[in-house]
Amino acid sequence: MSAIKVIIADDHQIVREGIVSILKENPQILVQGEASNGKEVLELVKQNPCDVILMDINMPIMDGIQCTEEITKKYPEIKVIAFTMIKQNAHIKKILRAGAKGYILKTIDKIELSKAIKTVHEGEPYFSSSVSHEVMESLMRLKKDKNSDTVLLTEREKEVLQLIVNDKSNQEIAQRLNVSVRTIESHKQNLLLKTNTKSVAGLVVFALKNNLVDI
Amino acid sequence: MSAIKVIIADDHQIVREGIVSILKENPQILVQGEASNGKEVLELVKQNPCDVILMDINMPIMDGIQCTEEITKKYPEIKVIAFTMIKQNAHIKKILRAGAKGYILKTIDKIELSKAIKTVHEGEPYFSSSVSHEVMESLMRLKKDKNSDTVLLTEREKEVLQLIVNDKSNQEIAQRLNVSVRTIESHKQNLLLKTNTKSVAGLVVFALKNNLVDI
DNA sequence: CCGTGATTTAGGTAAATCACTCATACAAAT
DNA sequence: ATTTGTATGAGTGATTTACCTAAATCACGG
Repeated sequence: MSAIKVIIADDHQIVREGIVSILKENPQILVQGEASNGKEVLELVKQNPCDVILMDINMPIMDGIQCTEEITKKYPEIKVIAFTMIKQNAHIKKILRAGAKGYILKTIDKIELSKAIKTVHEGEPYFSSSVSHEVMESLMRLKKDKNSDTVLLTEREKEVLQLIVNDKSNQEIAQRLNVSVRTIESHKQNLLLKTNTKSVAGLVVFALKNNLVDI
Repeated sequence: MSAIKVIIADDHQIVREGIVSILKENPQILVQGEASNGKEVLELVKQNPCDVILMDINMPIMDGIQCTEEITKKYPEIKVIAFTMIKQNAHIKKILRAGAKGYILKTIDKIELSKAIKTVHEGEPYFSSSVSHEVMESLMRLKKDKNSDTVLLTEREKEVLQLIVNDKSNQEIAQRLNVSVRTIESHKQNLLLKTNTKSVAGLVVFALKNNLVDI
């Protein structure tokens, strides 16, 4: 099997050099290029396709998230691994949604780094354990609203709520449910009362927080 | 240190018996009781407080999610570990939001089971690796809307969007930003256009899907 | 340094929706 | 039989939306 071709993207030269020297020890991995921002990654890849990109998030000109979006759109076969110092939930979510297949921290050791590269190259996702730990804790932090247990919506109300979340107007909802617009207005009013919200916006947030609807 | 007092909740007697016999081997753990549904757990705990509850999710009468909610509300010092066969993202989210401190699968081996119980008892969360794996993959599945990369909101628009999601009325937003209500209306209109949504409801869903705001 | 396009600001007007209240029918529970 | 909850609807004035138009300001490249 030929070596896994890797590109390193990081705006600090010293970091790139460190990674390169570590990866050179592994004959299964070939460092094909280095980039100091997202734009450079795109140019490198255009000239010479690679298998895996180690992508820093904070970079000037074009950051790792935008770059990952571009890469996964144009070259879906290339696996991007987010490679950063920060394990912030927001960052993790963003770059995973942008198409990254892994997320590792710069505190990683050389053995794990090779393992991460091999794993994503084989099509499996890879995450540093403390990264998934962070995500799980963020899930726990997202507690229900205090009044959610007292909020018991009727079937009809849930039905209307779902349609509201689906971006339907009162008229559309009325037609769909074969009732008058005024009835929908009443249901909506009751929903606002029961959920203790002031507007559709609050209502939608409530519904999503409490898993009352599908999106 | 005295033994960790554990209650096992599962509607299948044979499962409970298996777990009990495994945990009996460990002198650091004391099985204080068994329950076949959520109601029984609540009664057991009322008579005799415990440290950790191994909680199945699918149970008759009162399921594990409802029971976890009750327990963490009344006895926040008791740690609940979800203990189930299914690693469905929706279940994981629900029970974690209900207050569970861990989530392990029934495919777990005895060593890991003891470790999970000890870990949550010490106040740390614990998750089977395949559970966090599942959650991370679900994050990846949640791709952006197709048009989201073309949707570039201005700072002001994001600001307004955040306040909309915070359930503020146009008037409140206008006051907060020191502009007229009509200006907010314009921003809102532009937001609806840019996000290709028809109403605040759709706008809020879009904002949350694309991580444009904090909730 | 000056245009050019994007951003922020704002208004006119008709239609839709909201807020608050009330009313009726119907079923389930007590 | 009576209460309770749900679904249905309406009246009315306030608010917001939908769809235009447009001025002041900003940012950036030639």
